[in-house]
Amino acid sequence: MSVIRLLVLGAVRQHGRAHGYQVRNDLEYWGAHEWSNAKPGSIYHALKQMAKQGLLHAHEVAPSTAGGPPRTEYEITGRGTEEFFRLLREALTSYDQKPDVLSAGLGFIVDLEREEALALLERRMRAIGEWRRAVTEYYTPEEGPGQPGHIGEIMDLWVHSADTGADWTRGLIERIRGGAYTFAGEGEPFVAVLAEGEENPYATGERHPGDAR
Amino acid sequence: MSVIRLLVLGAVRQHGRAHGYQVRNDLEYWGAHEWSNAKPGSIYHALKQMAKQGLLHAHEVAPSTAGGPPRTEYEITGRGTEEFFRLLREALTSYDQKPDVLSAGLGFIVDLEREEALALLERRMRAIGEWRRAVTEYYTPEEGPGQPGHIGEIMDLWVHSADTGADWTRGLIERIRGGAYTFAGEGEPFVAVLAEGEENPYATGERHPGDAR
DNA sequence: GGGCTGGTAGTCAACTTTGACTAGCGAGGG
DNA sequence: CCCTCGCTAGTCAAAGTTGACTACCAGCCC
Repeated sequence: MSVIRLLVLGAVRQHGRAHGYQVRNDLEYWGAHEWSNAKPGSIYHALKQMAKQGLLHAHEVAPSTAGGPPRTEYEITGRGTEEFFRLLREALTSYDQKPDVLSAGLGFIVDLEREEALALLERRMRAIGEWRRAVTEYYTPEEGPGQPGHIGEIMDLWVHSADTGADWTRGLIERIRGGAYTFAGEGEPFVAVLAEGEENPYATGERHPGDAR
Repeated sequence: MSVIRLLVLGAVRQHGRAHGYQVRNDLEYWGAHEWSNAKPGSIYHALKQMAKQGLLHAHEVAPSTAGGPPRTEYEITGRGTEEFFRLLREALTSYDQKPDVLSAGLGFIVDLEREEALALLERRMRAIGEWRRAVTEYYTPEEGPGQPGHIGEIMDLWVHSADTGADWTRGLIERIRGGAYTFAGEGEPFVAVLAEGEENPYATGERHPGDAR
């Protein structure tokens, strides 16, 4: 489960055709640089790898009007679209305690149909439940508490995270079931990408790592 | 903030002197292979890197009686101990939403004195509060909600995680303030390592990746 | 007494991530 | 008219991660 691949595939898909810097900007617009490892190096690397693997198609393009080096534009392929939905479904259903996975999944949840999104979130609820049971059984065998002392706090933290994660998921399911948001096939989608040249109202004001001083 | 370094330094430190396989077993005993990237490759890599950087001291040792290749034993150095405490304090105070960092910090929290542990957790509470404020201000500027649509769910998830994380931390602070666990300087410490040859009662029964079929 | 299993201890290549670095162009100041 | 700043767009080496693979020995079974 690669979060960066899901993010990059999703960004390229929403644009139709995008170059690296556009993807990078979209991810910043979504705040992804804050909750995932979406740094320039990772983004460009993911683009190249996925192009090599046939998930994206690369077009060499003349240097942009705004200066800078020649760019490469990417388009998602059929296999890339498949992979995108595979990753998206996995991100929404699997409970692996890494919050960036779920965040990325949420960012693209409306690319699914409402019924499927609900089904996936229900599966997520079951996955959390199973995980919780496995952990508590494993660490509290019949003969009293297994992990004495402060090590037990780690397990307590996990269980607490699982429970609150389940609560939150339940809330989301209710909001979606109640008609919130616009899902695939329900008319004009909510597209959260920046058009070419549009300024990012949520720019952090932080410098990019490579920015000249 | 490298979780693997914290775990490995802590494991070596508790043993006094340990070879890679012992560290690997300790981390499995703590369940770290479940909530962190503590796989054999990472562990051995971390040991070698930290030896190269002077945080650990490596001793070549004759092959063990139980067969297998010659082993290298490691001892923590003064600089390694400093680094261990630096990482530990950071793991407990900084709120970066990565649960493995906090879990690793909890595993070693009793290596600190009770008062310092409490002070660090209080700082953690403040860090969560600041983070929460920054996020909510950033995404809900004066003129109404900034991120409309489903993207707002991502922010809601973060805020929810911050709030429940704060609740849990508060509970931990109370337990510690109430006298739970045995901290540094309070007598016989609770040492969660396996003695040489001791069997691991929490072994997963899962195979190691490299185990022969 | 030969083979199989399981535990000990670790290596390695391929891949991914990180953070620093490069380079061109336009706008604006002096 | 030159110089610096900031934006566009990306590269690269070093570090870290992953999962498969190696090699050795002991005990057991037949």
